Amino acid sequence: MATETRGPVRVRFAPSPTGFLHVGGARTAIYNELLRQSLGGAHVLRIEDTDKARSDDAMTRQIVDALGWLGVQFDEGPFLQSEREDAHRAAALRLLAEGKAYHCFRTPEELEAKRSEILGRGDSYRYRTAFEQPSRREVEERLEAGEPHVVRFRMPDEAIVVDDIVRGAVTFPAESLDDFVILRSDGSPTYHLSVVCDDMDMGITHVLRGEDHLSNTPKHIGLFRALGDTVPAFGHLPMILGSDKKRLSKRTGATSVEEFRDQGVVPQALYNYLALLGWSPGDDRELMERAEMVDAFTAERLGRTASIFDVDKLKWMNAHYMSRLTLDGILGHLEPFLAEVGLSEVDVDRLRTAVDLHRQRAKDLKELAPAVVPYFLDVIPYDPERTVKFRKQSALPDLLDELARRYRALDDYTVEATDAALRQLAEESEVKAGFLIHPTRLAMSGEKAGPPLFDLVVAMGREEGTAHLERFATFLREHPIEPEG
RNA sequence: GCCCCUAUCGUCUAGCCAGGUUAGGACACCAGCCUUUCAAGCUGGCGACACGGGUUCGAAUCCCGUUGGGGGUACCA
Repeated sequence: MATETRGPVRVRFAPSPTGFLHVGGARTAIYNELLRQSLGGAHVLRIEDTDKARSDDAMTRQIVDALGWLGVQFDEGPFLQSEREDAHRAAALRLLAEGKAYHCFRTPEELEAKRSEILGRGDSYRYRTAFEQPSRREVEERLEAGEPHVVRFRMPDEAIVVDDIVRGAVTFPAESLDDFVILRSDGSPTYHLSVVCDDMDMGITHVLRGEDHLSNTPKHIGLFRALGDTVPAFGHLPMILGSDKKRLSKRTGATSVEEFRDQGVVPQALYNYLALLGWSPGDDRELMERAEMVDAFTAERLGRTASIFDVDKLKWMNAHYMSRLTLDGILGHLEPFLAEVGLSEVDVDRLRTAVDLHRQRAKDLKELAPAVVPYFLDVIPYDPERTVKFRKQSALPDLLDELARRYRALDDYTVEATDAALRQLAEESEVKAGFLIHPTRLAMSGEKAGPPLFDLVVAMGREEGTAHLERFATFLREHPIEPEG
């Protein structure tokens, strides 16, 4: 059984630079951070760029940026695994010298042929038993002749038990284990060697990573034991699936942190959502502050089953954070979206008022930005479709002009005063308040729904608001519709 | 093929380890309330222990099997 996790811990998040931060990776980073924050210690960021063909600086920077945006904090790093290649190679040489690894001259083609032959007749393939080992003398000769070769780690012939933090004891029978390559024929270390060396050198005590690594863990444990005398604790997190119950892919929607950011999701919401996807505090809390999560977090409560990424719930959480975050917090994230709708340099006070009025009813930043546009328009465009109803009311234009007149005459242009003035006009004119309220909203915002009308009226400002009213009255007069019947 | 993991409402999950609950919460959905609109909010509803065997007075909970899903099986990470 998995032992209780105690601190301080040294944990790490080690993504490979693929060009974006996958939400599964982001969640792994979050759990590592939560573990570190709750138990003390250090969280280190390490970029696994061993596969040079697939890595470059821009990709690394993008991952670092995305983590920063999400708000995951690190105490050390980022370190580049590629910069430690010499240390990795030295470790391989040491294993070689100690007889814990050996040279292998089989070509990829040879290996593949053998594998399909064995698999073809229904047997299970293992390099170890599939090939005969050359004599020491033969090895030396071929080495001297400069024949291309790889270095393989000699896996101890025994079952390996992974004492997994989230799954408990997982046993891999000796027959299922094989000797694997640690140095490629070009002399570069493979992933398995590199992770183990780095985790060892960086003093990592707990490895929290995706379930796709569970089957690799016996290899790593073999290496840890061969190279030193401590093995970190492991915990393997379930995968995140798409709505099709398959591994989350672009086919079923967004998969990266960057995509959600661009969709107008606020980082606090994504963090909260991801943290709760596969972990729960044990009670009914779902909307949790970071500090609250740190306080409640224990690795023992990590879930074991794969979960489907539910965009609806993320959006719900996002809506929550949109209205609960400080106004400045929202404004900071909103900037790029404002730029998209042409609101780059606008009056800050006016913007703050408008954003505060609309953020509660927008589910994301992308929706919030356009909602705020009318506050900065000299002329509100009126959609002919939406105005049909009002164009049939021949009495309306005069009433709107009168309302504008009264608004101009108000001593205090407040929510209460504009409200009272409109209702009084309605009463005097023997129409319902709604008869004036709806066209007023449309006049000032071009929309038929939005914030409480008089909040909107005041936020719009006396000058702008009354001008909109009069302009709308004119519009109605110029585009009347005869009521049928 | 072989190895490993896994299975509670449509979705995320609590409950399981220390068997006895009307199987709880949230998202979504539906209805109602509130209301100048749209949201929000509030109230209620719908809705699950994959299947089959055991063990037991009693099984979501323990054991075995089946089926489904996932991962691994590389000179990818």
